[in-house]
Order: sequence, then C-alpha cells, then structure tokens
Amino acid sequence: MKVIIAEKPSVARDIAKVFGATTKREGYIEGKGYTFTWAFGHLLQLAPPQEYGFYGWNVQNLPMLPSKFKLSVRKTKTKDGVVDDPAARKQLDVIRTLFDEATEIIVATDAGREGELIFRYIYYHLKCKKPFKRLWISSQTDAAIKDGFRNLKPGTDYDTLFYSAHCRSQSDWLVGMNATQALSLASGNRAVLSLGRVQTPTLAMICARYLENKNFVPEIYYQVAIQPDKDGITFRAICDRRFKTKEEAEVVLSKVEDVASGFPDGGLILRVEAKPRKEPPPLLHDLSSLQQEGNKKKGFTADQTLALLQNLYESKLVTYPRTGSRYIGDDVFATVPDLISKFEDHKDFGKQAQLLKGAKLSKKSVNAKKVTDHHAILPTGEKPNYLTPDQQAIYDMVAGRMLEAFHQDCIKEITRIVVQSGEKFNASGTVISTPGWRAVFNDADEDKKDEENVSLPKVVKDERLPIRQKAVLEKQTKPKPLYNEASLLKALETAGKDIDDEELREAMKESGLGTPATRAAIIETLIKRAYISREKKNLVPTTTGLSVYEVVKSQRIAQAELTGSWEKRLEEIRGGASVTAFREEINAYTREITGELLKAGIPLKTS
DNA sequence: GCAAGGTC
Repeated sequence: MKVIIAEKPSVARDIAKVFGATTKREGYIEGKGYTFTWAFGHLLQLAPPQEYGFYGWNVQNLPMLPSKFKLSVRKTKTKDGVVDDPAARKQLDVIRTLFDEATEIIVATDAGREGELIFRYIYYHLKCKKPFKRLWISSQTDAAIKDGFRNLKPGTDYDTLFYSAHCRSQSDWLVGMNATQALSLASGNRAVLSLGRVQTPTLAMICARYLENKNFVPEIYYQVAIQPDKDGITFRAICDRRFKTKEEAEVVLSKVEDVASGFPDGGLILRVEAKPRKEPPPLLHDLSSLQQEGNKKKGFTADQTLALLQNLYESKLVTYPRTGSRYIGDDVFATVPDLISKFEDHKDFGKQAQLLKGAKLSKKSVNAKKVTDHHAILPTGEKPNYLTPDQQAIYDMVAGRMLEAFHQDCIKEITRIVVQSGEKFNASGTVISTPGWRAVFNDADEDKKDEENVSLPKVVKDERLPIRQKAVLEKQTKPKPLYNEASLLKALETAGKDIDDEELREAMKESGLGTPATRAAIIETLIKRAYISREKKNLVPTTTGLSVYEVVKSQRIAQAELTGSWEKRLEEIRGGASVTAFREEINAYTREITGELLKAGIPLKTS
C-alpha cells in the first residue's frame, strides 16, 4: 500500500479526488490501493530547554546549546498549563499506523522549505525507515496533480532542502530562547522580555518610526498660488518654489499680474500637456495585500483578516489563504472565465462580471514562475450561504479583486498646465475617461485623492487668462506617519530592500521579514508582551517596548539584515554547502548575544 | 514563562 501525506487536509482531499479515492476514515482517506493522510502544519517542534536538562530560567544554563536537538509534539495552552496538542497527537498516531503498513511513502507536503521540514520531522520522530518519493507541485488542479505524479522525485533529492530548513529552525530556537532568557533574567525577571530574529526587528521598526515621528520638528515654508479663470471656471496653479520666509514669497506674489492689480489678462499659458495614461489592473491578492486592504477599508487587524479568511477557506469559499504569491498559473487561469460567470448576479459587481463575459482578460496576474508554494487567493465559485457582515466584506474583497485583476486598463486623462504670471505656476489634473477595472469598486484613487483627481478646463498654448486671486500659502513639512497594521505589513514584506550589501539584499528580496502565515502572529506577540499597543489605527510602542529597543537597537538581532544573512547561508546549504560551519557561527553568535544581553539588560531594572 | 514556522 502506498501512503500519500499532505501538509493539510484540503490538499489530501484534492489529491484523493484525482485518484478517485472516496472512503473517508478517521484522519485519512483510502481507495484504489492508496491512502491519503495529512498533517496540520507542524505537528512537531524542537523540544523545549528542559528536555536537554536546562531547568527553570537560570543564568547558569546560559547559553543553552544542545549538541543534538530533540523533537516533541506541538504544544497548546490550556487552563492546566502547556500540554501536547491532542489533535496533533491523534493525527501522529494515524500517520504512524499508516507508515507501518506502507510499502512506499509519497511526500505531498507543500513544495518549499517548511513543507519539507513538516514531513521530515514526522518521519524521523516516528523513526520510519520506509522509502519515500517527493511530489513537487504548486497548484492543486487535477492536471497539476496528475503531472506531478508522473514526475515523482527521489526523496533524497530534497535532503539539502531539509538541512537548510532544520538549520533555520534550530537557529531561531538558539538565538530566540537564549536571548529571551538572557534579557528577562538581566532585567530582574519580572516579566518575559522576548527577543527573536523576526519580532525584534519588527519592534525596532515600530519604535524607530515612533521616535522619529515624536521628535520631528516641522519646518514652515511658503508657497504662492494663483487662480486663473477660463470662461468662468477657475482652477488652482502653484509655484513650485518653496520659500523659508513669508517675505520671500511675497516678492513673488507681488509680481503676479492679477485682475485686482489692474491686469485683465495677466496669465499666459506657456504649455499644455494632455495625455492619456493607462493604469493596468492590480494584481490578485496574496495574504499580506488582503490584510492591508482589510485594515484600510474596514479597520480589521491582520489577525482578524486572517481568521475571517481561514473561516471562508474552511467553508470552501476561497482558495488557500496563507499564500505569498499574487499570481496564478495557466492551468488555474483556464478556470477563471467560468469563475467570473459565477458572479454575474452579485449585488455590487454583477454588472462588471457580465461585462467580462467573452472579453479578453488581462493576464497580468498569470505567471506560473511567480507561483511559489501556493497561488494567489481566489474565490472557489461555491455559493456562500450565510455570511456575517465581516466575512462578507472579506469575501467581496477577494471576489472583487478577481474581477479587477482580469479587467481592462483604466484610462486616465492627465493634464498639466503651465501659466506664466511673473513666475511660472503649475496646475495638474486627472480625469478618468475609461474606468476599466476601477469600475468594480468605484473607489477614489486613495493615494492621490485630494490633489490630483480634479479636472481642468480646456486651455490652449499662448492663451491669456485673467488671474482672479493670488495668495501666499503657509505649509509645514510633515513627519513620516506612525505605523498602522497595513503600513507595517507592507514594511515587513519589503524589509531588507534598502540593505547596502547586495548579496544580503538579494537573499531577502523574495521573503522580507517573517512569512505571510506568521506576520499577523508576530504583531499579536508584540502586543501580548506589552511591547506595543494599538492606539486608534496606529501601532505605538509602550515604555517597556521602548526600553527593550534602547537595549537592543544597535545589536544584530534588531536588524532585518540578520534574516538576510541567514537566508543567504541557508540557500547555500540547500545547494550543498556545509551545515557544520553555519551551526558553529550560530553557536558563536548565540554566546555573544547572550553575554551582551546579560550585561546590557540591567538598565531595564530601573526603568 | 521563551523563537519562528506551519495550520484546524
């Protein structure tokens, strides 16, 4: 009997369906001589410190450097304390029984580093010795699954991928557990002061932005504006020059030949540019972009959006939510016209769905090479029964974005006018001539809502217009805004883009800080530790958060670069480089950071 | 009591 093991039940079901296996058992499906079972993500984790003899939180234990890591069943918190997760334990028993009976194992966990780790931890924990092959696919359509089974790879092809995954896992444990205990102990041990490769740079970003914002000294500057009049329609034009004093601005103002100063036609049109600009549709959503939209449009936290989305996924209404890809492959694209037709009677964008019927669809979101472990989020086409208003809102964001993504370009008419009256003054305006994809939600372009979405009257070069008004404008430079969940998620995604070292920047390019599946949890962790709090929509540090930041801000653990340097080494390990060398470096760094924190944490006592 | 990673 062959056993196929997937990362999660939904994938096992999809594969079983292709084989025509239908008999549902407790924890697996069987039929046609196969069994199809699954994990629930990581069932096993690196064992906690006490399993290596490091009892309690004690300076004498530090740094904790196990020579060989152990695995233990994933834990869950109950009122009686931390216990083995019963669901994980039960599923492991199912897998153990199936593996015992198996002649061959086919590994169908997600095609990536963590997917490999999820399987290997189970396999080694169960001390299984059966041969295994690897299914490597990135979409769960029938065609992709069939093709994948025709091209099963030898399990050993992925040994180095497992080594890199295992190194990632151990390194996070070593640095995180040791740094956390060191800082907590050094600060008097009154509370858990956690540190980690992802959470600490995230905290640092929030703190740095907060301090920058708080300490910002606005500068006042002056500009000059005029209002030319074309056949009774006035519009505003501004002189680009910025002045430090009002007096300097008034010099320019005095040169303006406005009507009140006795010039009936004091504005000369020097230049008129009117050109259409195509604005292509946005990409389909991945988890992060949807969390950002949920935060902007509805004020949901990243965690809330993920929970709502998980809910829709379990009701089979949307595809897999924790994806980091905004693309689909050609196989999925082939199903899109049918999917779109399912929305023709939707109350808000049914009309747009009808419009797309038979139309040529944009292929901007179609790129198999950019589909990683999972493709972008789509509705499945199943009809929702009852949805809560919040679920409906998220569902509509998914469905509406699908319509947008395959829609036509939005065509805007952009006009720029330069008026001479003493100085040169500029006016610009944007008018949507063909809405295309923007017709789906009919939202204003929020980035440029205030200034650009105005229409300008038709004027021609060398024309002279009266200037009805002129004024000096007093303005202030503005600080960068505090982070909110949307802007923080965006910043985590793009973290590392401005690293000087080209190799590190390259290593982080595809990942950023954390992963789509964990970013919401990272924000919640910082809140649970009382490092940050939500104030209206903003994320601001607490005094505890700021004190921790002060202690670690110049350490590597607070920099996104740490992830970059690890990613670079992990990629080399995947390519066959030595694991031992990297482990030694991590051990050395663990000793170093532990020592420094034990010294440096003291100031926290008094704060 | 602690990391980051995955998922019901």
